[in-house]
Amino acid sequence: MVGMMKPPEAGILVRRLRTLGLDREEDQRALAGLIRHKRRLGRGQEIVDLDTAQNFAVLLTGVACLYKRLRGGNRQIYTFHYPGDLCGFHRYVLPEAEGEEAAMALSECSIGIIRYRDIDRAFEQHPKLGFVIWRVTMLEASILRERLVNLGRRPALERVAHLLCEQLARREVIGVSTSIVPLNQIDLADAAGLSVVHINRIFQELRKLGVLSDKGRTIEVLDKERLMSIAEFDGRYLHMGDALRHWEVAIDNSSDEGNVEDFT
Amino acid sequence: MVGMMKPPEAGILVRRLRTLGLDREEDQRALAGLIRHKRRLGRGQEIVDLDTAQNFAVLLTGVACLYKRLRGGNRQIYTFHYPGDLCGFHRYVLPEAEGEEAAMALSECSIGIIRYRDIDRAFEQHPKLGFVIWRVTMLEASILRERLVNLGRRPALERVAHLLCEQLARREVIGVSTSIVPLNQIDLADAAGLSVVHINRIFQELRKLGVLSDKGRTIEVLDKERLMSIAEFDGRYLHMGDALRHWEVAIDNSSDEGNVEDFT
DNA sequence: CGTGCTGTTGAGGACGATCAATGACGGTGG
DNA sequence: CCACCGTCATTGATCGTCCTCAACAGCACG
Repeated sequence: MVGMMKPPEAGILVRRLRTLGLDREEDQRALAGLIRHKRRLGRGQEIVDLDTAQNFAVLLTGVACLYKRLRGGNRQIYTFHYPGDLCGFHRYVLPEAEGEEAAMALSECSIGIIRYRDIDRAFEQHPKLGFVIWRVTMLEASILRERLVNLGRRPALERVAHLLCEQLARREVIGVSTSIVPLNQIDLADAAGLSVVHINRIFQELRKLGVLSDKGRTIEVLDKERLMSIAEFDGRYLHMGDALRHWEVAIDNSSDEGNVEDFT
Repeated sequence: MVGMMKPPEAGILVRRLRTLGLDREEDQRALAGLIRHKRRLGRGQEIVDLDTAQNFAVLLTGVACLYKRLRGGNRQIYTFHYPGDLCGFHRYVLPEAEGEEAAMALSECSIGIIRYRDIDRAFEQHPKLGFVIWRVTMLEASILRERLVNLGRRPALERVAHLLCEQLARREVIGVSTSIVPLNQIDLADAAGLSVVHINRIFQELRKLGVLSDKGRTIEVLDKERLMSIAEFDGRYLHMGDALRHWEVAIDNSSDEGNVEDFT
């Protein structure tokens, strides 16, 4: 599969970067031309370290994650990747060896591969492209910060709810508007910093609240409003622009009246 | 204080960016020339949102943090800032409004102020400068990821130890080699996602282990080796280059022999 | 010499981890 | 077609970490 990508697949990347300001058609063409190879992966396969790491990947279809393995076998998932996301790009900017970080396919995935030297050239010829991709990386950082709040300060129920909201919102941005979150409880546990057992109990609670369906293995959100209010979800950190204003500030003001002023 | 900065203060920024690859003197001069104003702040003052946010800050002296306030008054500190760090720069790249994020001085600080339009121009004339600053932001993301592991998967003792290691290492990079961490228990608690009370108990444990001194209010590390081994600290995520190889991989292999292979 | 802010201590309880076992399901090969 | 296996979901019981509340002590500041 060498040669030019067919439009529909490179399209997801272009579409994504357009939402972050890549408006000139010329830049978009340059971007689309960067994907020269593609590859298919099954669940559990590593994405990064394909060759001698002189390239990185763009997720085209499927779900993946960036994670780190700790001594003892524990895994911390930093973030999930959806079509249009870059996998392993941070190594292009900051190349030194990075502990035990890796990216892994969580479902059947297809990825596009971009070589460093190709993007080197693209950045020289299309400075705007570089800036927009910088934005992509900053958006990822923004997501990381929110996840930090999640792990640091939210109890399990809200934490899981927040995670689910984020996945729905991010999939909606790229045009996937199912209410199904294509993950399993194990992945969620590793992202939420909770044990699988506890995730399972939280799920039962969410089902009892009518937020999740109880169809066996698929995670389906039945009541998005409720979910957002549990999570106190404010999707602004996803920088989705006007596309998705309805993801903003779903606040249940019932119980916090006087204490808002406490921190002056 | 309009006009050119005096060298020693802009110097900290140049020095910092040199460790990330800003080697051409011409670029360095351009960088130093960006700081046109400076300002002093006392503990607790906000750094970002100085004017109408058409600028960002470089921390020159003191300690600061980037954080978010949650409903209920809780605070999550994302990261601490030391001299040479950029505060609020992410808004330059990704300008949309960001929830309740802010940066705050944690001690007496002085900051340099850089206007967007000045750095716009600098990036055009010195593309390399832009790339190096991109690296700075990616380094921050790397720190965020490690903090995520910390909150998600490490128990309190290791978590606090890890946080302390990081602060020591980061201060060492910029030439501060005291064993004093210039923070208080409250700040540490908000960064570690623990309650102040629990932080205090962890501190007592660390003192009992001889790792921390028990001089009243200042946090002084007496046994860095021990601290690193408690935290299983591997400073590679800080990308400090060869400067600080001794921050790498301090592992106490005494108790995990057979189970390392468990996750194949 | 009060008044804050920070650090310290104690008691009690909640949240979430761990361990261990069982179920449900899909795929595979006989 | 069925037996087997691996993965993922579920359940119960127990335990420990960490939180909350509440009070007090020390120090720095005006």
